[in-house]
Amino acid sequence: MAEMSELTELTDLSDPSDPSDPKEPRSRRARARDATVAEITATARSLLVEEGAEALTLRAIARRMGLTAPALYRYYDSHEALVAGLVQHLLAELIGQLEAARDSVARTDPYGRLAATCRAFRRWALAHPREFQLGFATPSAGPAPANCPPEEVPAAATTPADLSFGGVFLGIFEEIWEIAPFPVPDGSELDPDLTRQLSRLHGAVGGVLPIGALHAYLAGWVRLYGAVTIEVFGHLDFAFDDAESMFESMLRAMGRDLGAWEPAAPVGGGSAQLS
Amino acid sequence: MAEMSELTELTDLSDPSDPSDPKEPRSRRARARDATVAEITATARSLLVEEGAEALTLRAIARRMGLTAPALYRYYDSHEALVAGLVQHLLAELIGQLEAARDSVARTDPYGRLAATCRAFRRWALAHPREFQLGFATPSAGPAPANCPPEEVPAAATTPADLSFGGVFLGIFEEIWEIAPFPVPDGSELDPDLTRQLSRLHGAVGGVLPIGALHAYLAGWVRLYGAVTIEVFGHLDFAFDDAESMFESMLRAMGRDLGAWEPAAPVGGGSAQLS
DNA sequence: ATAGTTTGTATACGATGTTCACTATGCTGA
DNA sequence: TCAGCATAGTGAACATCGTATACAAACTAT
Repeated sequence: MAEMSELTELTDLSDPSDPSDPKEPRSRRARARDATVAEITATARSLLVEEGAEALTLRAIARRMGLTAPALYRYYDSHEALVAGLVQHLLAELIGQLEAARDSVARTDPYGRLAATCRAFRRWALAHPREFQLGFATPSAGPAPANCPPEEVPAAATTPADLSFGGVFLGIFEEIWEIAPFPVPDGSELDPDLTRQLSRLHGAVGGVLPIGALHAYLAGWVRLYGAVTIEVFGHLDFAFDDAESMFESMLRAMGRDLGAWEPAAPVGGGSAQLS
Repeated sequence: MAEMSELTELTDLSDPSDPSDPKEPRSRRARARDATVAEITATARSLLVEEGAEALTLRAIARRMGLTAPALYRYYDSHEALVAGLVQHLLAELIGQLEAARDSVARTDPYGRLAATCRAFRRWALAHPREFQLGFATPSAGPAPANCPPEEVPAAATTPADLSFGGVFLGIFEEIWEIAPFPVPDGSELDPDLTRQLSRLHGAVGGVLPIGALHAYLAGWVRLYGAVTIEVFGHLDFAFDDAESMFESMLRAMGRDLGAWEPAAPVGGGSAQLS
């Protein structure tokens, strides 16, 4: 959603004497600029949703905002950078949805939290197919868009390093693991090369999850990403009019692999639509 | 590779008196035209591989072929149609690779055939990431490119109707099933809505596979597509430098779900490169 | 040889991303 | 208070894109 904060109120109280302070130094100009940046991404998104990715044009965005194309260069170095900024914004929104879904289930039910998060991922992707395709179903595009205004740069750096998109679920997985570690193969039957790479990841990621859990996490992430992507792209249309029951079946299988557990049915009936 | 058939020889023997006959009526002009069409897709592909999808421009293609952009309109109605033709060509190549891989394993080893096919899918996608993204990791794009010269229109219509991309594996799955049906849940524990849709698919697809096998097929297809797509898109880079062992681990899990079986190690060491 | 189809070019139009020179506007510090 | 300046915006221009049209060359068939 990201409602326009319409220039906010002018009553800024915070000491403006220290413009280098990263906390609350927003001068009037800076606030106006932030608002414009927000309007740009909002406009770009509406254009994307209403007319598709190829309509996401500098001139079209500017037209909708009542200005000319070169003006946008005051805010982004290029068309590409603008789109990267939009993607950044979408990623933040998606992460927010995932965390909200996760936290909507009691901490005493870690599997329920995981299932809710997976369902939220699918729901967001289906509700925003064009955003999903633009942002996450495209060669990784690098972790940080290089240019992009300070806005929400580090955002949710819950996990160390710049893990790409897949890292989102890692944090959630770790959180669940810390509350209630589930039974997991100890990794002794894993391929040597697989154990090697998982060990490396284990170190790089802070060492919270043991190898076997990392393997389970990655297997689940791959499965989830695939199920959502294939459905959003319509590659399942020949088989299903609504792939939800297939998705739920996959969730159950994932749960079984994670330690013989059956996820509760989703709370909201069928296809609730989140922002 | 699709070598240019450089206008072939002029010695055409087949009776040219019946130009409506779909068999061998290629007049001299028609052959030259076919050759040009082939050169167009070959040129387009080289451009795609060398400079990326956004360089896939009518003018660039024409330039490489030594002619001007409007000339291409003699062969395709639009830029979009040309790209669709390329995708069609790539799909045919991929299917060919899959079938070749499948047939490289003895019919007495259906699981081996399945595993070989899955590996071939991954191998092709990794060897041709840009082609893969353009053709198959994009909203379904419709089954037939509308325009596209007769070329390879029906191609491998092994399975009825125009199943989208995922239908490719269905044929292979059916072929394996007919040779050696594997144990599969009878579907009695499936969700009612899931059974309903699977029954519909069962009918639409010719009724070869029982519901439970269809479910196993779809679950496997989703998993395979996801594993390949996520790897090609680089969304696994934060975890693996080479995701092959993870892929093999997934294959084993798939095999287990299909009836307690362990696939043999891949024949060619590591990363053989096809076509 | 003549007529007709096919293939290609030249030119042009509108739209795109991007650059550059220029102009308002509002903030800042003497 | 007012000069100075950074900022946000415009307008015109350039190269490139997909596409349409009108015309010329080449091939085929009679």
